[in-house]
Amino acid sequence: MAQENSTVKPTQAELTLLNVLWNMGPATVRQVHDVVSITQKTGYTTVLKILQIMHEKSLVIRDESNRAHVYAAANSQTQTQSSLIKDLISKAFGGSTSKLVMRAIDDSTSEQEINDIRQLLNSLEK
Amino acid sequence: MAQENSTVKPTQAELTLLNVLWNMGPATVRQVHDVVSITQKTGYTTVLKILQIMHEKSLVIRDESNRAHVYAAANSQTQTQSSLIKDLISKAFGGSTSKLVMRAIDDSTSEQEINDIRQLLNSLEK
DNA sequence: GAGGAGATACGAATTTGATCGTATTTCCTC
DNA sequence: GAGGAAATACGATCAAATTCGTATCTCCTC
Repeated sequence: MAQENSTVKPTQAELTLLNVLWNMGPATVRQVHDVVSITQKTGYTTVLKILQIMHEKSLVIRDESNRAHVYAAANSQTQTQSSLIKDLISKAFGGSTSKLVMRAIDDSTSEQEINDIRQLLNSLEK
Repeated sequence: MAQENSTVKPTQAELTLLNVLWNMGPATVRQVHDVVSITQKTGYTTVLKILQIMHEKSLVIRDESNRAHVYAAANSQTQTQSSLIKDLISKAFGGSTSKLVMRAIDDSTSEQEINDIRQLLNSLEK
């Protein structure tokens, strides 16, 4: 069986592009580059190349029916976030989700964040 | 001012060795290698080299008073975990800690984990 | 103090990620 | 259908991470 999507961990640069795609929805290389260029000095062909590599890895799908290919994230943001968290938990938290949660909560500094988490917890308690 | 410890993100291989050092406490290359060898087929000089690089990066400190140098993690496991979480939150959760916490909780499958987290939350509510 | 076990130091090869220049292709527009 | 703008494809370069072979050093033991 081929490599499952959920097991592929995007690299730093790939994650940057995925964030753009999740925000914009399906987009051409130019559209992605335009957005990325706002915060980074990345060349057009660099974005193109990374998207091509991501396509090989099945991190994105693409519609080639038009001259300018349209790329879209292959996996949802939620799926990817889960995958990244799982990876971090296994490598740095001895596989313990609760340890990660504890650490994240302990580190929370912003009042807003603390309130958000508290609310989240309340809703869990039903 | 020099590079602060908390901003250095250990690589995959480095994190593996740090986990060993956190578990064992200060240890020689041979001791670290013995532990790592149980689960991986990593050569002795590879472990040595990585520890040397980590020393250059100040990820570990070492005691050179004996022939076999004794290495120890420069930062606590907690500090490093915080640093890694912070990095993940900024890159994959739009900077929102609560989003990461929510995702981690949603992903929890083990009954034990869920209980641990619930207990953690209860203690927070005082 | 010679020999050798066992340690560190050093340098090179390999792999992967990231970047970009250049070549090539495609498709309007006149 | 020729020209050119704009896209993709391709390949090379560069840096960082990982790995390990070999050289060198250190210190115990006889």
